[in-house]
Amino acid sequence: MNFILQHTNAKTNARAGLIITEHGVIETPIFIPVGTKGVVKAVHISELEKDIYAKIILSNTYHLYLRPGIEILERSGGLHNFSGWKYPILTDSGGFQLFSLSSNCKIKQEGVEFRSHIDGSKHFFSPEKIIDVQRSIGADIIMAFDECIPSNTNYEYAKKSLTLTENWLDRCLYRFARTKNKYGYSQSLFPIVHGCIYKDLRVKSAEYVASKMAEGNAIGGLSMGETKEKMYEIIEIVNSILPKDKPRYLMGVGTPENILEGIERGIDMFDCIMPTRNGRNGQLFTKMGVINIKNKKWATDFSPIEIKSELNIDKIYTKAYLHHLFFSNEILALQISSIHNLAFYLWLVKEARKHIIIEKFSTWKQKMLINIQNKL
RNA sequence: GGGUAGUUACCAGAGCGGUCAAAUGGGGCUGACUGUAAAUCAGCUGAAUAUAUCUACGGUGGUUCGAAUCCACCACUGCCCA
Repeated sequence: MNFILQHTNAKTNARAGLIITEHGVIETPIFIPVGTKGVVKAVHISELEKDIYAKIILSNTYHLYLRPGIEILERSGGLHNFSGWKYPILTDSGGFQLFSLSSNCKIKQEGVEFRSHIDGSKHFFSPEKIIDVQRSIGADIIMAFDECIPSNTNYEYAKKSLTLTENWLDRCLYRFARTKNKYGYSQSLFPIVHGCIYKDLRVKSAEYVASKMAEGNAIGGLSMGETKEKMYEIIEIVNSILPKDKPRYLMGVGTPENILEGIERGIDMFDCIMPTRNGRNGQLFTKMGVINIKNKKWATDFSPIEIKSELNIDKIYTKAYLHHLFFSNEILALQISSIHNLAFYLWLVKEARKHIIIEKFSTWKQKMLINIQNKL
């Protein structure tokens, strides 16, 4: 994997670049649709490619390890072959699941003992195991094993957790350096900055991560309950330390606003479940603001989902029809909403990139923020 | 004609003397959702000049301190027998 920094905004830290992988080139800033179990829920691969213009998708080590399991992934020739997605893939390490499924986990220095949420069976994840599993999945970008903690964690635990995450990072790097890819193309390992909401821990972590000279770096443990202002502040601190010539990935974020603010502060990659999950739950992100399509007022609105959209799906279907599909419990409702929202997110970062390159990012961002945050 | 079971909020349906404006589903309304155990979850859903008021469990009348709940008659519905 290579990163070419093409342009940095004169007044802000917003950047435009290229991530070059063996499965394709990704223009940054980029949004990564989340496909936890090797599929972006309710979205077909051809839709990802032709309607959404997705360039890379994310899957999850924990979930794929439990199902379908490593053997099937290896026999299929890796996740690209297995899923049919021939463009870049990034896998999350499963660190987030230690947080979201924490009731099933016992975290130790050596690794994590956990019970499967599917059948309750006992398993053990070490940093080494996480690298091995990610080798078997075969994503282009793989993530270090980290502990993800909520923003209200006390300083003592956050400090202890960071030490653990740093120790795990070293073990991930060691294992990564001593293993090979399984399917003939290279993989890149991204370390993850932690430190909760504590500035000194974030600085320490960012310096530690930067010292590893990885091919790209991630910021984790944000939007875990802290205010957005706090999150932006931490992004600024961390990005002032992370190397400029490598891509910076803000994990799990976020709202369209979060993404624009992140881009302004020098983030190149984002992922979030929001466009898909919220879409499935009836929330649509549009250029004019947010729509809850289940609200009664849309039942008789026969205008397109998004006015002035080049997206086919927005031209074909009206708000009233989509409202009807939700109320009729039709699968197509989830498909349309997911495609629309992902296409909106990808459109947003593409426009951001365009405006960074022509040095009009700030004014464009201000204008966008006014519109996209409306509640329609 | 005889017998029998029923009639409860938008719908289905529990309640069978007080703690009932009435369980539970469904439907409807409104929120929430940030590296996905999420096509999920939460709240509201008789009215109001809204903390103990009114109107409501088919209708009318009665028993009782008190009735959706007991009694009488009436209306309607299902089933069975002629």
